Amino acid sequence: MASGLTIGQLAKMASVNVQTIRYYERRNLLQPSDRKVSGYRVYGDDALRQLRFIKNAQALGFSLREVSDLLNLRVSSVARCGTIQVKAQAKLRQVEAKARDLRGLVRALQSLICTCQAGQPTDQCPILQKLDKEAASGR
Amino acid sequence: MASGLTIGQLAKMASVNVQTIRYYERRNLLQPSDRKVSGYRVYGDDALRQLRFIKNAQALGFSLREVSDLLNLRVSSVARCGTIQVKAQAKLRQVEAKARDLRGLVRALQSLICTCQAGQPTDQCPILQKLDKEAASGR
DNA sequence: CTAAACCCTGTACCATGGTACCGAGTCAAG
DNA sequence: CTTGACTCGGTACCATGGTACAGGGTTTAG
Repeated sequence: MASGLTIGQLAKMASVNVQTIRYYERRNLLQPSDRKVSGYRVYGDDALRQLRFIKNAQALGFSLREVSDLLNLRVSSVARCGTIQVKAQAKLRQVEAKARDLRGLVRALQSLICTCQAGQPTDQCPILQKLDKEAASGR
Repeated sequence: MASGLTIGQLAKMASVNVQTIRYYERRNLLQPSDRKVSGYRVYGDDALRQLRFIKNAQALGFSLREVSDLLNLRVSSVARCGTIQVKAQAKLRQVEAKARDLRGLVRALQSLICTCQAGQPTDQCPILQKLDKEAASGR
Protein backbone atom coordinates (compact mmCIF):
# COMPACT_ATOMS: atom_id res chain seq x y z
CA MET A 1 0.00 0.00 0.00
CA ALA A 2 2.80 2.42 1.00
CA SER A 3 0.05 5.02 1.27
CA GLY A 4 1.43 8.45 0.52
CA LEU A 5 -0.50 10.34 3.12
CA THR A 6 -1.17 14.03 3.22
CA ILE A 7 -0.61 15.79 6.49
CA GLY A 8 -4.36 16.00 7.03
CA GLN A 9 -4.86 12.27 6.53
CA LEU A 10 -1.97 11.48 8.84
CA ALA A 11 -3.33 13.86 11.42
CA LYS A 12 -6.74 12.24 11.30
CA MET A 13 -5.30 8.72 11.55
CA ALA A 14 -3.23 9.65 14.56
CA SER A 15 -5.91 11.86 16.09
CA VAL A 16 -3.65 14.85 16.32
CA ASN A 17 -3.82 18.36 14.99
CA VAL A 18 -2.23 19.21 11.65
CA GLN A 19 -0.40 22.03 13.37
CA THR A 20 0.99 19.58 15.87
CA ILE A 21 2.56 17.51 13.12
CA ARG A 22 4.19 20.59 11.66
CA TYR A 23 5.31 21.49 15.16
CA TYR A 24 6.88 18.04 15.55
CA GLU A 25 8.63 18.59 12.24
CA ARG A 26 10.14 21.82 13.55
CA ARG A 27 11.21 19.92 16.66
CA ASN A 28 12.86 17.28 14.47
CA LEU A 29 10.56 14.54 15.60
CA LEU A 30 8.86 13.67 12.35
CA GLN A 31 9.98 14.48 8.82
CA PRO A 32 7.79 13.91 5.76
CA SER A 33 9.28 11.26 3.48
CA ASP A 34 8.81 13.49 0.48
CA ARG A 35 7.23 16.63 -0.93
CA LYS A 36 5.03 16.98 -3.96
CA VAL A 37 5.99 19.55 -6.59
CA SER A 38 3.35 21.74 -4.98
CA GLY A 39 5.25 21.59 -1.72
CA TYR A 40 2.67 19.36 -0.03
CA ARG A 41 4.14 17.03 2.54
CA VAL A 42 3.96 13.33 1.74
CA TYR A 43 4.09 10.75 4.51
CA GLY A 44 4.52 6.99 4.35
CA ASP A 45 2.82 4.86 6.96
CA ASP A 46 6.09 4.65 8.82
CA ALA A 47 5.15 8.22 9.73
CA LEU A 48 2.06 6.94 11.49
CA ARG A 49 4.18 4.45 13.43
CA GLN A 50 6.62 7.18 14.35
CA LEU A 51 3.81 9.48 15.45
CA ARG A 52 2.51 6.71 17.68
CA PHE A 53 6.01 6.17 18.97
CA ILE A 54 6.13 9.82 19.96
CA LYS A 55 2.76 9.68 21.67
CA ASN A 56 3.65 6.46 23.47
CA ALA A 57 6.92 7.86 24.70
CA GLN A 58 5.14 11.00 25.85
CA ALA A 59 2.65 8.86 27.74
CA LEU A 60 5.62 7.24 29.43
CA GLY A 61 6.69 10.62 30.68
CA PHE A 62 9.35 11.49 28.15
CA SER A 63 9.48 15.11 27.08
CA LEU A 64 9.61 15.93 23.38
CA ARG A 65 13.30 16.69 23.80
CA GLU A 66 13.86 13.21 25.18
CA VAL A 67 11.70 11.66 22.49
CA SER A 68 13.87 13.38 19.95
CA ASP A 69 16.96 11.86 21.58
CA LEU A 70 15.35 8.44 21.48
CA LEU A 71 14.52 8.83 17.81
CA ASN A 72 18.03 9.96 17.00
CA LEU A 73 19.40 6.92 18.79
CA ARG A 74 17.20 4.77 16.63
CA VAL A 75 18.39 6.42 13.47
CA SER A 76 22.08 6.15 14.27
CA SER A 77 22.18 2.42 14.83
CA VAL A 78 25.76 2.80 15.95
CA ALA A 79 24.17 3.43 19.31
CA ARG A 80 23.58 0.34 21.29
CA CYS A 81 20.51 -0.85 23.03
CA GLY A 82 22.33 -0.28 26.30
CA THR A 83 22.29 3.46 25.68
CA ILE A 84 18.54 3.35 25.52
CA GLN A 85 18.35 1.13 28.55
CA VAL A 86 20.39 3.68 30.45
CA LYS A 87 18.05 6.46 29.35
CA ALA A 88 15.01 4.42 30.29
CA GLN A 89 16.53 3.65 33.68
CA ALA A 90 17.27 7.32 34.30
CA LYS A 91 13.72 8.15 33.37
CA LEU A 92 12.52 5.36 35.65
CA ARG A 93 14.38 6.87 38.57
CA GLN A 94 12.92 10.28 37.80
CA VAL A 95 9.44 8.88 37.63
CA GLU A 96 9.90 6.84 40.79
CA ALA A 97 11.04 9.93 42.66
CA LYS A 98 8.07 11.87 41.41
CA ALA A 99 5.72 9.07 42.40
CA ARG A 100 7.23 9.03 45.90
CA ASP A 101 6.79 12.80 46.18
CA LEU A 102 3.19 12.47 45.16
CA ARG A 103 2.58 9.73 47.73
CA GLY A 104 3.96 12.02 50.40
CA LEU A 105 1.72 14.74 49.13
CA VAL A 106 -1.28 12.42 49.33
CA ARG A 107 -0.44 11.60 52.94
CA ALA A 108 0.01 15.27 53.82
CA LEU A 109 -3.31 16.18 52.26
CA GLN A 110 -5.06 13.28 53.96
CA SER A 111 -3.82 14.24 57.39
CA LEU A 112 -4.83 17.85 56.79
CA ILE A 113 -8.30 16.80 55.74
CA CYS A 114 -8.71 14.56 58.77
CA THR A 115 -8.01 17.34 61.23
CA CYS A 116 -10.44 19.65 59.51
CA GLN A 117 -13.91 19.96 60.93
CA ALA A 118 -16.35 21.26 58.39
CA GLY A 119 -18.32 23.72 60.50
CA GLN A 120 -15.57 26.07 61.57
CA PRO A 121 -14.97 29.49 60.07
CA THR A 122 -11.95 29.59 57.77
CA ASP A 123 -9.80 31.53 60.17
CA GLN A 124 -9.73 28.49 62.40
CA CYS A 125 -9.33 25.97 59.62
CA PRO A 126 -6.46 23.64 60.47
CA ILE A 127 -5.64 23.18 56.82
CA LEU A 128 -4.99 26.86 56.33
CA GLN A 129 -3.18 27.04 59.64
CA LYS A 130 -0.96 24.23 58.57
CA LEU A 131 -0.21 25.90 55.26
CA ASP A 132 0.62 29.02 57.20
CA LYS A 133 3.26 27.26 59.17
CA GLU A 134 5.01 24.49 57.39
CA ALA A 135 3.42 21.88 55.20
CA ALA A 136 4.66 19.13 52.91
CA SER A 137 5.42 16.77 55.78
CA GLY A 138 5.91 13.97 53.28
CA ARG A 139 9.33 15.23 52.32
CA MET B 1 8.56 44.73 65.67
CA ALA B 2 6.11 44.87 62.75
CA SER B 3 9.17 45.18 60.52
CA GLY B 4 8.23 47.21 57.46
CA LEU B 5 10.17 45.23 54.92
CA THR B 6 11.23 46.34 51.48
CA ILE B 7 10.61 43.98 48.63
CA GLY B 8 14.28 43.08 48.53
CA GLN B 9 14.42 42.19 52.21
CA LEU B 10 11.28 40.12 51.92
CA ALA B 11 12.66 38.38 48.86
CA LYS B 12 15.87 37.54 50.69
CA MET B 13 14.04 36.27 53.76
CA ALA B 14 11.83 34.01 51.68
CA SER B 15 14.61 33.04 49.28
CA VAL B 16 12.69 34.12 46.25
CA ASN B 17 13.37 36.56 43.47
CA VAL B 18 12.16 40.15 43.75
CA GLN B 19 10.51 39.75 40.36
CA THR B 20 8.68 36.73 41.67
CA ILE B 21 7.11 38.78 44.44
CA ARG B 22 5.95 41.37 41.97
CA TYR B 23 4.65 38.56 39.81
CA TYR B 24 2.70 37.20 42.76
CA GLU B 25 1.28 40.65 43.30
CA ARG B 26 0.04 40.73 39.71
CA ARG B 27 -1.45 37.31 40.30
CA ASN B 28 -3.22 38.62 43.39
CA LEU B 29 -1.35 36.37 45.73
CA LEU B 30 0.50 38.88 47.82
CA GLN B 31 -0.21 42.58 48.26
CA PRO B 32 2.14 44.99 50.04
CA SER B 33 0.55 46.35 53.20
CA ASP B 34 1.51 49.86 52.25
CA ARG B 35 3.51 52.09 49.97
CA LYS B 36 6.00 54.77 50.88
CA VAL B 37 5.52 58.21 49.35
CA SER B 38 8.20 57.18 46.91
CA GLY B 39 6.06 54.30 45.77
CA TYR B 40 8.26 51.67 47.41
CA ARG B 41 6.34 48.62 48.55
CA VAL B 42 6.18 48.06 52.30
CA TYR B 43 5.56 44.60 53.71
CA GLY B 44 4.75 43.48 57.22
CA ASP B 45 5.98 40.11 58.40
CA ASP B 46 2.53 38.71 57.69
CA ALA B 47 3.79 38.99 54.12
CA LEU B 48 6.56 36.55 54.91
CA ARG B 49 4.01 34.14 56.38
CA GLN B 50 1.85 34.51 53.33
CA LEU B 51 4.77 33.94 51.00
CA ARG B 52 5.58 30.76 52.88
CA PHE B 53 1.91 29.79 52.66
CA ILE B 54 2.12 30.14 48.90
CA LYS B 55 5.29 28.10 48.68
CA ASN B 56 3.86 25.42 50.97
CA ALA B 57 0.68 25.16 48.98
CA GLN B 58 2.71 24.96 45.78
CA ALA B 59 4.76 22.17 47.29
CA LEU B 60 1.49 20.39 47.99
CA GLY B 61 0.71 20.52 44.31
CA PHE B 62 -1.60 23.51 44.19
CA SER B 63 -1.21 25.77 41.17
CA LEU B 64 -0.91 29.51 41.74
CA ARG B 65 -4.51 29.82 40.58
CA GLU B 66 -5.59 27.42 43.30
CA VAL B 67 -3.41 29.10 45.89
CA SER B 68 -5.14 32.34 45.04
CA ASP B 69 -8.50 30.66 45.63
CA LEU B 70 -7.29 29.37 48.97
CA LEU B 71 -6.11 32.81 49.99
CA ASN B 72 -9.39 34.39 48.96
CA LEU B 73 -11.24 31.85 51.07
CA ARG B 74 -9.11 32.82 53.99
CA VAL B 75 -9.79 36.50 53.51
CA SER B 76 -13.53 36.14 53.22
CA SER B 77 -14.09 34.32 56.47
CA VAL B 78 -17.71 33.89 55.51
CA ALA B 79 -16.42 30.81 53.81
CA ARG B 80 -16.39 27.79 56.03
CA CYS B 81 -13.68 25.36 56.71
CA GLY B 82 -15.71 22.77 54.82
CA THR B 83 -15.16 24.64 51.59
CA ILE B 84 -11.47 24.28 52.04
CA GLN B 85 -11.84 20.65 53.01
CA VAL B 86 -13.71 20.05 49.77
CA LYS B 87 -10.97 21.74 47.79
CA ALA B 88 -8.30 19.76 49.57
CA GLN B 89 -10.20 16.55 48.92
CA ALA B 90 -10.55 17.36 45.24
CA LYS B 91 -6.84 18.05 45.08
CA LEU B 92 -6.22 14.81 46.93
CA ARG B 93 -8.14 12.85 44.32
CA GLN B 94 -6.21 14.58 41.54
CA VAL B 95 -2.92 13.81 43.19
CA GLU B 96 -3.89 10.21 43.89
CA ALA B 97 -4.81 9.71 40.24
CA LYS B 98 -1.53 11.20 39.14
CA ALA B 99 0.37 9.00 41.58
CA ARG B 100 -1.41 5.92 40.20
CA ASP B 101 -0.53 6.93 36.64
CA LEU B 102 3.07 7.39 37.60
CA ARG B 103 3.25 3.96 39.24
CA GLY B 104 1.81 2.43 36.08
CA LEU B 105 4.47 4.27 34.21
CA VAL B 106 7.14 2.92 36.54
CA ARG B 107 5.92 -0.63 35.92
CA ALA B 108 5.86 -0.08 32.16
CA LEU B 109 9.39 1.29 32.18
CA GLN B 110 10.61 -1.54 34.42
CA SER B 111 9.24 -4.21 32.15
CA LEU B 112 10.75 -2.49 29.13
CA ILE B 113 14.11 -2.31 30.81
CA CYS B 114 13.98 -5.97 31.81
CA THR B 115 13.50 -7.20 28.28
CA CYS B 116 16.36 -5.10 27.01
CA GLN B 117 19.76 -6.68 26.55
CA ALA B 118 22.50 -4.14 26.47
CA GLY B 119 24.63 -5.48 23.62
CA GLN B 120 22.16 -5.35 20.79
CA PRO B 121 22.09 -2.68 18.09
CA THR B 122 19.31 -0.17 18.54
CA ASP B 123 17.27 -1.48 15.67
CA GLN B 124 16.65 -4.62 17.68
CA CYS B 125 16.12 -2.90 21.01
CA PRO B 126 12.91 -4.17 22.60
CA ILE B 127 12.28 -0.82 24.25
CA LEU B 128 12.18 0.98 20.95
CA GLN B 129 10.18 -1.84 19.41
CA LYS B 130 7.69 -1.57 22.21
CA LEU B 131 7.40 2.15 21.78
CA ASP B 132 6.85 1.54 18.10
CA LYS B 133 3.85 -0.62 18.78
CA GLU B 134 1.92 0.27 21.83
CA ALA B 135 3.32 1.19 25.18
CA ALA B 136 1.93 2.53 28.44
CA SER B 137 0.67 -0.87 29.53
CA GLY B 138 0.05 0.54 32.97
CA ARG B 139 -3.09 2.29 31.82
C1' DC C 1 -14.76 25.53 -14.70
C1' DT C 2 -15.73 26.86 -10.30
C1' DA C 3 -15.97 26.46 -5.45
C1' DA C 4 -14.98 24.02 -1.39
C1' DA C 5 -11.64 21.83 0.98
C1' DC C 6 -7.19 21.24 1.54
C1' DC C 7 -2.25 22.66 1.94
C1' DC C 8 1.74 26.04 2.24
C1' DT C 9 4.84 29.44 5.19
C1' DG C 10 5.28 32.62 8.69
C1' DT C 11 3.96 34.57 12.65
C1' DA C 12 1.41 35.33 16.76
C1' DC C 13 -0.88 33.52 20.57
C1' DC C 14 -2.48 30.28 24.76
C1' DA C 15 -1.27 28.77 29.74
C1' DT C 16 2.28 28.10 33.38
C1' DG C 17 5.71 30.02 36.53
C1' DG C 18 8.66 32.72 36.49
C1' DT C 19 13.16 35.82 34.95
C1' DA C 20 15.48 39.76 32.77
C1' DC C 21 16.07 44.24 31.05
C1' DC C 22 15.06 49.20 30.60
C1' DG C 23 15.32 54.08 31.97
C1' DA C 24 14.25 56.62 35.74
C1' DG C 25 13.53 57.74 40.63
C1' DT C 26 15.00 56.95 45.71
C1' DC C 27 17.66 55.84 49.73
C1' DA C 28 21.70 55.39 52.77
C1' DA C 29 26.66 55.55 53.75
C1' DG C 30 30.73 58.00 53.49
C1' DC D 1 26.65 65.79 48.13
C1' DT D 2 27.80 62.13 45.64
C1' DT D 3 27.80 57.38 44.55
C1' DG D 4 26.22 52.82 44.61
C1' DA D 5 22.59 49.91 45.85
C1' DC D 6 17.95 49.57 45.71
C1' DT D 7 13.25 50.24 43.76
C1' DC D 8 9.74 51.62 40.41
C1' DG D 9 6.62 50.34 36.25
C1' DG D 10 6.46 48.40 31.84
C1' DT D 11 7.70 45.24 28.74
C1' DA D 12 10.00 41.39 26.76
C1' DC D 13 11.77 36.96 27.24
C1' DC D 14 12.62 31.74 28.86
C1' DA D 15 10.82 26.74 28.35
C1' DT D 16 6.93 23.53 27.33
C1' DG D 17 3.51 21.72 24.15
C1' DG D 18 0.93 23.06 21.40
C1' DT D 19 -3.02 26.11 18.70
C1' DA D 20 -4.66 29.78 15.59
C1' DC D 21 -4.64 32.98 12.02
C1' DA D 22 -3.37 35.46 7.75
C1' DG D 23 -2.71 35.45 3.00
C1' DG D 24 -1.65 32.91 -0.34
C1' DG D 25 -1.42 28.34 -3.72
C1' DT D 26 -3.41 23.45 -4.91
C1' DT D 27 -6.53 19.75 -5.47
C1' DT D 28 -10.72 17.58 -6.25
C1' DA D 29 -15.68 16.87 -6.69
C1' DG D 30 -19.67 18.39 -8.91
